[in-house]
Amino acid sequence: MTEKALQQLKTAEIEKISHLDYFNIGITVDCVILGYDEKELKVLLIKSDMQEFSGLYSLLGDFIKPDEDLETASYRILKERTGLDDVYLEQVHTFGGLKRHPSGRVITIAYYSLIDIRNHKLQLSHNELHWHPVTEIKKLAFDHRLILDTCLGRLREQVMEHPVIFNLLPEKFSLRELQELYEAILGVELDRRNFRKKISIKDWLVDIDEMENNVPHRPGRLYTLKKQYKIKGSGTKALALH
Amino acid sequence: MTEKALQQLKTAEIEKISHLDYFNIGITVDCVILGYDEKELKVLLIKSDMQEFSGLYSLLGDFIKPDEDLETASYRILKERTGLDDVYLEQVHTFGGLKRHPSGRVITIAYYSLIDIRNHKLQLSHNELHWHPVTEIKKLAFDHRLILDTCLGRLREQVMEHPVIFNLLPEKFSLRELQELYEAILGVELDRRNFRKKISIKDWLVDIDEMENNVPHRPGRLYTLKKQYKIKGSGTKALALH
DNA sequence: TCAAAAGTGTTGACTTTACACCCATGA
DNA sequence: TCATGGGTGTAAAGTCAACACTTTTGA
Repeated sequence: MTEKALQQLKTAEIEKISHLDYFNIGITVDCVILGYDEKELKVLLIKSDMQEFSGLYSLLGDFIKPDEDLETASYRILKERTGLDDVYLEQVHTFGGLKRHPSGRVITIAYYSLIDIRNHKLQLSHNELHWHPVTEIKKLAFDHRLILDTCLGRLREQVMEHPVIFNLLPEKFSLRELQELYEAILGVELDRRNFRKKISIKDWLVDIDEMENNVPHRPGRLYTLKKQYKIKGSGTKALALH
Repeated sequence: MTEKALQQLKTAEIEKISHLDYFNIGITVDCVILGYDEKELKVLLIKSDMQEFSGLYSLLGDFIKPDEDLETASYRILKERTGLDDVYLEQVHTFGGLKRHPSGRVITIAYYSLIDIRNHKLQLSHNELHWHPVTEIKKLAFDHRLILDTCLGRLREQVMEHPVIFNLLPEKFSLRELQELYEAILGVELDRRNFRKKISIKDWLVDIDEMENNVPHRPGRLYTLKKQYKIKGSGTKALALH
């Protein structure tokens, strides 16, 4: 970007500041990658490799490349770390505090993504990635605890209005699984009969006329999300669908 | 930021990319400054000074300085342009498309802010700032139309749950003014009796035992927002209050 | 005395909550 | 035959939407 171009960028008369002043800021994307397993909501974390945070975990993030937009960067991180490329992603908030990164000024754009852990067992052993139950997380590196909490808050806001959490479940699931997932996310117990009524009113599911098996009790019916709601990728589209 | 520091920044093993590749990206804050006057929601715009967008208006924005965080930058823009420093501000979304700025790669963090136009008549004549009714806006420079629509969408989501729109009104206001403001933001007509019931349930207002004057009809009672909700500044705090 | 808006309640429709019993299956 | 969860309905409480008349003021 030339000095002249920089000038043009300004949409108003402001005092001039040198090129360097403006651009000596790092921009990253951090992904809160959420999965659901063993009746718990889990987040994918990596052991921090910074001395300041030794022993702590951090979210998965990376610098944005000059030729990729924000969504592309988040997808790349997900693809590199999980091997998945058809995930649900939603931008949540941008964090830009001066002291958030010990090595310098870094602004990060936070996304959360929802993936089906069980159908995509990752090869986690060869690196430092681990799934952590969100309820057990205390301190994280950087301001990642704040980022995590912000994303979980957003997820809770979305969950009853929009069919997003199906991205955490296998293609076919029982109503009990679905209810347990809601309970894990919202942190409350739900009444089974009322829950089923509420879900059936939303008209999100198709009864595929199959039954659970390998359960040590009466098998439940299996359902799948209606095709029209199966929107992977940026959540803005999902929102538009209502 | 040194090359060494840059290395440290990486929270995972990724291929190395030069300093320049990472940092040749501009970061701005764009403010959707909203006001309410003549029963219309209005947004403060400036005539674009870029040839590509000649004749079009754009939002108010500026580059972030290396030593200011995101909120500080938005406040600075507001202060510079409106003279106000006790405004409501909320971060909405970050836009980072590759082609969104004709002069190069610019990522922008969008905020909306709500101000009381009538009590703070700005000196708008000496520059190119103008208030535009949001319903009359068609094309804007850059992707600013998208940014505006995104912010208005967020405002509509917030408006019934959180006491934010009082920032658009004078200290004292009548229930009719408040209702008209809701109608302008939501784009619907509301039933007066139901509206008053709904508002009184929320318990946001204090009846200050004063009356309108200079109205050509029976004066209405004046109310003011309860002190505990008068939160200027970042909306995250307002949200926490429920 | 007119025009304009203030102020105020009720009914019916709908939604939400609380709650309990019998059934199907695997161990 | 037992343990586990599957599957289902109803009544009471609360919320939401529709709707009209009298009052107060200024012009």
